Amino acid sequence: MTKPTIDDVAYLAGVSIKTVSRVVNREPNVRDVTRRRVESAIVQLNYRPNISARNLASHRSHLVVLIYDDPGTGETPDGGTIVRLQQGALRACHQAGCELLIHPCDVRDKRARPTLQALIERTRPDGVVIAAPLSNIATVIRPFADAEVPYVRLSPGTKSVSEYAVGTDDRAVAAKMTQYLANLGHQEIAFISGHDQHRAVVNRLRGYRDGLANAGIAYRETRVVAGDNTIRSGAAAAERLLARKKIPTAIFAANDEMAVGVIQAANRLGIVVPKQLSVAGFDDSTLARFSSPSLTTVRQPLAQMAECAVAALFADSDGQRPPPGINVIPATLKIRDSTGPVPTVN
Amino acid sequence: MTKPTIDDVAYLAGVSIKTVSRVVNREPNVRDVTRRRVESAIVQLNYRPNISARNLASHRSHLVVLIYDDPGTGETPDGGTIVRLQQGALRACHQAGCELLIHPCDVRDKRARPTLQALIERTRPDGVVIAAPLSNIATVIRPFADAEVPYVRLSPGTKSVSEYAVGTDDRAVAAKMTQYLANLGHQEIAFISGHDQHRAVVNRLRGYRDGLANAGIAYRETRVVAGDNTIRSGAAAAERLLARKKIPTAIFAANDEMAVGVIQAANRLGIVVPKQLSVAGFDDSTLARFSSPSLTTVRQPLAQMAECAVAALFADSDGQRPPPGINVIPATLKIRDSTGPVPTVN
DNA sequence: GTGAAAGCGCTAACAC
DNA sequence: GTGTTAGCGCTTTCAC
Repeated sequence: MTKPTIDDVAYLAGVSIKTVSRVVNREPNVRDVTRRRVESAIVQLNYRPNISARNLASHRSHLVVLIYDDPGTGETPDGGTIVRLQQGALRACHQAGCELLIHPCDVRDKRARPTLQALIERTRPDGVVIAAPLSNIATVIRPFADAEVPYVRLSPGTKSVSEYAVGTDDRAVAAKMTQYLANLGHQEIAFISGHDQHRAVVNRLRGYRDGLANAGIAYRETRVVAGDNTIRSGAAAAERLLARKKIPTAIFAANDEMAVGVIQAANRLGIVVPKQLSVAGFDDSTLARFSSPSLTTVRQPLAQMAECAVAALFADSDGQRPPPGINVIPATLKIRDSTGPVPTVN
Repeated sequence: MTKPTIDDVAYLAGVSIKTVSRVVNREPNVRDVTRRRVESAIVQLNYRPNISARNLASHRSHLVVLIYDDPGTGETPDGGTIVRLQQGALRACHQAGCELLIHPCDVRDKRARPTLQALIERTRPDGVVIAAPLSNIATVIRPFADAEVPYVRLSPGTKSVSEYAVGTDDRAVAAKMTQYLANLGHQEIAFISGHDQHRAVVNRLRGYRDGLANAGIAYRETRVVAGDNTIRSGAAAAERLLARKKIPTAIFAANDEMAVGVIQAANRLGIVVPKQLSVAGFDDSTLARFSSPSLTTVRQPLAQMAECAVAALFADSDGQRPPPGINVIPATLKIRDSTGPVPTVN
């Protein structure tokens, strides 16, 4: 029993293959009766169009590539982040009748560029989604621009206005978290900043300041300590903050790793979280759920972001080109057990 | 400037398209001179074969699908596991000139079967790799067997001997970990078992017993407590173990979550890890690296396993059909900070 | 609204 | 060793 082809369907339905093609592709200009006859023939034969033939004739690949920062062989960064991006991208791809190809990419590898070009030539994708932080790197973007492969960048920083992109509101949500802490009664809220190479992180600090302002709390530089995104640096920063005369009652770290470092430092110092010290992070990494106490943090809508990005790739072909600018999808506060009311007696 | 085709190359090289095809596909029966002439024409035109055309003509898709347990929308299990599988599968795919399609799959969803059938019909993959625990589920395997799509199962449990599969040595490595603890001087080594629905977990308990035997330590049932793979259950199990008259100096948990629960319980009880109590886990999840102290655990060679599985898919076409039986790739001990010498005074 | 014909760019089978 | 001839199964163009 060989796979039925479009000819078999056409023969059974008593129409031409073109009509079958029209029905399959939901094109107009088919009478309802005809359409139904074709549809029933399709069901009867259990016909499925051959993707390769379709791709060849239509000059499309029905393939979308998702590009993200490579964990590298050595250490694995938070797989959860990647998986969430993949989930969203997959949803939108299937919705659009495409398949998703994943392409982890190590930018430090100087052959990243030719590798991307090879990828394009091999797969001729219908579109590409580039996740942060790669979305900020010219070397990664260029090959797609050059090959005229449609692409959408995720969290591209502030610069991109010329094309459609998808991002989240780091600054606004950081303000929200700060205000949430203020609403718990905290007045002495410290902030641990991270690597300042990522635009997003700078925005988180800005958001912290916005939040303080909104809560009517004066910003003081001494309340901000720099970390480098690692647990160790978070712990070190916390130790400095907690060694001061006036110790903070809440510490907001620019990522979860550092926040966990804060909790560890507090444990060592005999400071109970959240009873004596509230701690908040950012990212909702795997870590956050499993730390003890579990970590209040900010969750970026990664799946939704990837989904929107892929959908935008095809919105184009639906006639409505997505507008330039960043489509901002708000992040949300994930309140867990590491934050609580300010201690009554300090 | 339109894409060069095989005809352009043939014309430029002064040969027929078939010869170009031979060169591109590394087939024999081409004179060296001819081959070189064709190769230079390819370079000169920057020719890349069109995948769709090739697929259509060769009845192959050059696509491999990796199927794994779906995180589901709600909670994300350890993304690291998935990412490591993907990394290995990607390596082997690219090696074989294929692309990797990912397919997270929720078995609890009763429509999993038709979804898989649709996947097959849409993509006509050249092969499929099915990760555990899906590799044990008939509903997942069947569609591929029925459609005669070559597949390789990962960690399929003990039953599969009829086909080639890839697995690791849960039992042997669990024995190794137990012996490692014994070598540190521990005599009172407890074990926390997990869900017994996964064959692998049962094997871990067996390995624990093997390890004790090898170390000349008597096995005692009271030293084994059941958990359910969660942090909470690990903590509860630890509390029971540590409340006894004769408390263990080392606890080996069947997964990392439970091991972290043990550490948390120890912290609460004022027992210092690893000074007073050694704790070992299993899986090397994200958690293990970031717990405090970092967790000694067992790391499965997931990337290698996936890589072997994909490679086996193509070994077939190279004439050498992979032999039936499980290709066992050994797991390794990952010694970190949660284990140490037995306390001198107990 | 529907169909006939002409490819899409490649591989397979077989002839030379 | 190399070339010729047919397709693979679909979409596109354009005629009706």
